[in-house]
Amino acid sequence: MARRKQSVTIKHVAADAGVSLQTVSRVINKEPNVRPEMIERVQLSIKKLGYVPSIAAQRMGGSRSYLILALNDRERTIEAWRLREGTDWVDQMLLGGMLTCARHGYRLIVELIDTHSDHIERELLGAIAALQPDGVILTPPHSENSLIIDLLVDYKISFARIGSIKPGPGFALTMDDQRAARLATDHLIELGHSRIGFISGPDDYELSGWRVDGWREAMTAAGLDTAGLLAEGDFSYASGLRAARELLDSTIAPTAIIASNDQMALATLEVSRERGIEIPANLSLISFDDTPIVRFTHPPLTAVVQPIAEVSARAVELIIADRAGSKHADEPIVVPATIVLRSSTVPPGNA
Amino acid sequence: MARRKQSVTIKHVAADAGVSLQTVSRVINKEPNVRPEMIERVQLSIKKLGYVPSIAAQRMGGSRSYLILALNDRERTIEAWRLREGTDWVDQMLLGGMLTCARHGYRLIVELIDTHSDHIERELLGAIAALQPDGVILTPPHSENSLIIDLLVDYKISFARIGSIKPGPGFALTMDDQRAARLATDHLIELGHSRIGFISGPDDYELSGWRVDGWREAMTAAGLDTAGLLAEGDFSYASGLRAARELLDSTIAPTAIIASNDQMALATLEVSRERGIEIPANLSLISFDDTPIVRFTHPPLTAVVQPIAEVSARAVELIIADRAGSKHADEPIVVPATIVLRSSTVPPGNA
DNA sequence: CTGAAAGCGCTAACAG
DNA sequence: CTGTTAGCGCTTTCAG
Repeated sequence: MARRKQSVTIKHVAADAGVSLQTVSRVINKEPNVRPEMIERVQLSIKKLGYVPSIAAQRMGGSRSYLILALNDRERTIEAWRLREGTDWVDQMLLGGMLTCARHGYRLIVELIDTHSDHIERELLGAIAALQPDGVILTPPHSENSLIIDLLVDYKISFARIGSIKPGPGFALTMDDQRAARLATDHLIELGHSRIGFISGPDDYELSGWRVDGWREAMTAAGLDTAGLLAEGDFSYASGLRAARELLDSTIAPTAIIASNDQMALATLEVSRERGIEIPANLSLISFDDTPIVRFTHPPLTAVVQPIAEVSARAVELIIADRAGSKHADEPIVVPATIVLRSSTVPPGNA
Repeated sequence: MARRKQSVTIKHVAADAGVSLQTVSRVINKEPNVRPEMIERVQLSIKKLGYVPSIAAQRMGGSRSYLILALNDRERTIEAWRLREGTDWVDQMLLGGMLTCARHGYRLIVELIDTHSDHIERELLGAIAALQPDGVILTPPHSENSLIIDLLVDYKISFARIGSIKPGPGFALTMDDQRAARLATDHLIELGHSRIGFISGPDDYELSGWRVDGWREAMTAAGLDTAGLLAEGDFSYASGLRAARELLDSTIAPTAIIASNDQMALATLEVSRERGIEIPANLSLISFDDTPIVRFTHPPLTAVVQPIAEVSARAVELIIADRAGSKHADEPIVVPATIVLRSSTVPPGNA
């Protein structure tokens, strides 16, 4: 392959417009102190020649890379893709993040990182050194990983923490999982349920705890007991089966169950089928994920809708604005989850 | 923001290893003519200092950018994401493409391009100028877009065309849609069906035609008539509704239907419900997409499985190898689709 | 086999 | 307000 050169560079534009290199650069970067007529002249040449700056060169010159990294958990993401579980977390991130990036001339690059690995630091450093991104978006379970956060702070890379409420460096964005769990629980309570089971997520996700908290809070507020109604899962289908069995085989079996994600909700559906428990007649069910699949189960599931696209978009905006010199917010940005009612939730004893 | 410099550069490594800049570069790029002991010494320093080359600088130096662009149709992709239709095409591309890229030190960047737009050229040129990718992966309906292909050839960027069988520049990769349609049709014929309806995809996708061809071929081979059994769709749910109604309201209603994608299969399911037609008792149904959703419908659908991840992986490998100077294949690479049997297909008149 | 020199396209710093 | 001068980190010449 021949030495690859840019077909039309800043030099060509400068020559065409009859100005200096630097003036073109200033126009490109919307810097002040350029006469309007100059700006126009330069932009005309840019358009005429079809010039687009090389981000590699821009980066080399010491400016932005126009790249934002979206860090996702390697193992769980790959597993979900491979099993084709139908989780559209990454798609929603792209929808919100990529499009927002595009609007500002940035690109979003998805990067998978091992949580539990000791070489997490090496992996991340590698990505940073290679790409030199302007920003990083952390998603659970990385969002509160101090190793990652310290590293990012060290490198002065602005970042957003999705699914985090901790103050500190970086922008914290949350969908308020606790409130969402309360919403779901309250909905069941209003329907008349009192034995509402909850299947939790794994401990390495902070949000697992918040969801449990929200459920417990709503139960307590309604004067309901939670003893024996909490089962632990880890977001996997298999763990959902175990948890659902545990709850449904109990002597005080719940009349409603909230599962902390879609896979565990599907597992609960399956266990119900095994046990001959009809949903919603004998058991109401809520999924903590409104993934495409849960609309097509029988019955379609009432679900907590997580505004992943919107949160991602906000994260990107914050990162881009940050570079521009705005100041951090101390409070986490809240983009509240909502709940969508479908046919899996009815009053108890509706057989 | 301070002028951002790379923390550890090739210079540091050179100094640490006590060799010249150039030798380090040679080791990084696995070039010949370096003594093994030198290589080892340099690699030791690299490891010790945690050095990772900056791709921006590498690119500036005139070498690869280690970036591969995956071009997807903007409108349809965004629509699918926004509606959360559950299509995991992009995910599967990432699974195959991204992981393969990573294995070779490359990154995959998803890029959305308008098909029907007149500024498609500007869009693509912009992406090329900005990113200077080493390769581009074209997906339907871009795969045979001559505007795009010519441009890529012009810029000497190696590319792969997924879902294309045309010889010519770039690597053609196909899942052999025609054969897949035949497989699906044959399966129904073997079950005893003779009136097998087919809902086609839109014309701007070459593969739509191939699928119809495969169906027609299998029908003809079995001595079956296809008159009145083809309905046109455009991959959308709405078009699926129309097409399914057209077929099912016909006087010679089919006893089985193959829909060219998952959304139209779901629409057919819905229309059947409307009409009180039971699936599979009164109508067998095959989806030309084994997306997560079709496993959770009632009944779960027999489907054509498109090996998108594998095709993407192959595409990436071809592109990376191409740069290394291997020669193009004239024949399209075939990664055959398969068919997975579920409960939506049974012998006709099984009521 | 190894090193020194030149330059990729762009921007920051400094002069005018 | 505008132009000039140095690099950024790396790779390609081309000499040793």
